[in-house]
Amino acid sequence: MNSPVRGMSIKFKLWLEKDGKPVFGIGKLSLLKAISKEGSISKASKMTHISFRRAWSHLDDAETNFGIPLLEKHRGGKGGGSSSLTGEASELVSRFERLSDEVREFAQQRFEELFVFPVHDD
Amino acid sequence: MNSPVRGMSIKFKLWLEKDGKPVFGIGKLSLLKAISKEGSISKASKMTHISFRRAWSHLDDAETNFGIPLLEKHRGGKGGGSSSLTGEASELVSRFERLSDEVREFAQQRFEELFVFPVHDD
DNA sequence: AACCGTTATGCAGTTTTAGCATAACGAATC
DNA sequence: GATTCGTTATGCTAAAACTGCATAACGGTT
Repeated sequence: MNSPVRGMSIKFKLWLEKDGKPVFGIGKLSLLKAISKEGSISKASKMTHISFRRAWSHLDDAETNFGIPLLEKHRGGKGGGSSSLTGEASELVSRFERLSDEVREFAQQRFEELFVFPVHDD
Repeated sequence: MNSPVRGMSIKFKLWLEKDGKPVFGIGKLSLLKAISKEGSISKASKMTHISFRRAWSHLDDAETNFGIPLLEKHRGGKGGGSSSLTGEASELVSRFERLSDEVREFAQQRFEELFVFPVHDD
């Protein structure tokens, strides 16, 4: 009765919307981070364990809905091709990651205070 | 370049998980609140503009995964039947609503600070 | 025994998601 | 200038999730 949330955890999603459409969220955040590290969508999709098809589609949707380019994509060439983040995308990644981290920490802390160890302070 | 989020808004979802399964979230929160007010799943579903079928299924899933009863349901009788929240459900509603409100406010405020009016304070 | 509005359930149409398969590409290499 | 290579890009199908319509079951009241 006191704590009916035994064995439970708090989860959250966070995303930006434009005209009611989801534009950028935690999934795309980790994808862009992986691209920034690996240098291609292909390697990044393997790294994050999603199919290239899905990664590409989501990124394409994001760029379309966002309105500004997020990636500089090159196909062909020596390594077959490559992709890198635009300046706007880098800025977006760093800001959204911070926001996401802060919200996660806040939600987790308040969850524990309100559910796991409820303190009647008011 | 400074603020590439013009015309965008921040959205979030929050839910409890048990064994990797979603158990309770914002949707069920508003549903339980409506049942508490209206006295039946049927009226609550009309009030929240979702089908009774969907409301009932979601509530049934929640109870199954949660492990404790959330509703006292009666069918037949004068009014056709009725439903009311158990004590645990009431407690859950009030705590989760508070958590949800706080996270919403926090996310909104930090979003504005980090994206809309970025202040280089560190 | 009939009535009523609710709970409860079966089922089918629709939408979304996931991923396999394959084409297109072009700089480097030979 | 033809070949090679791993990447970007796209078409298509199968599966899963979602949505809601239709209808049965229920039981206190009349």
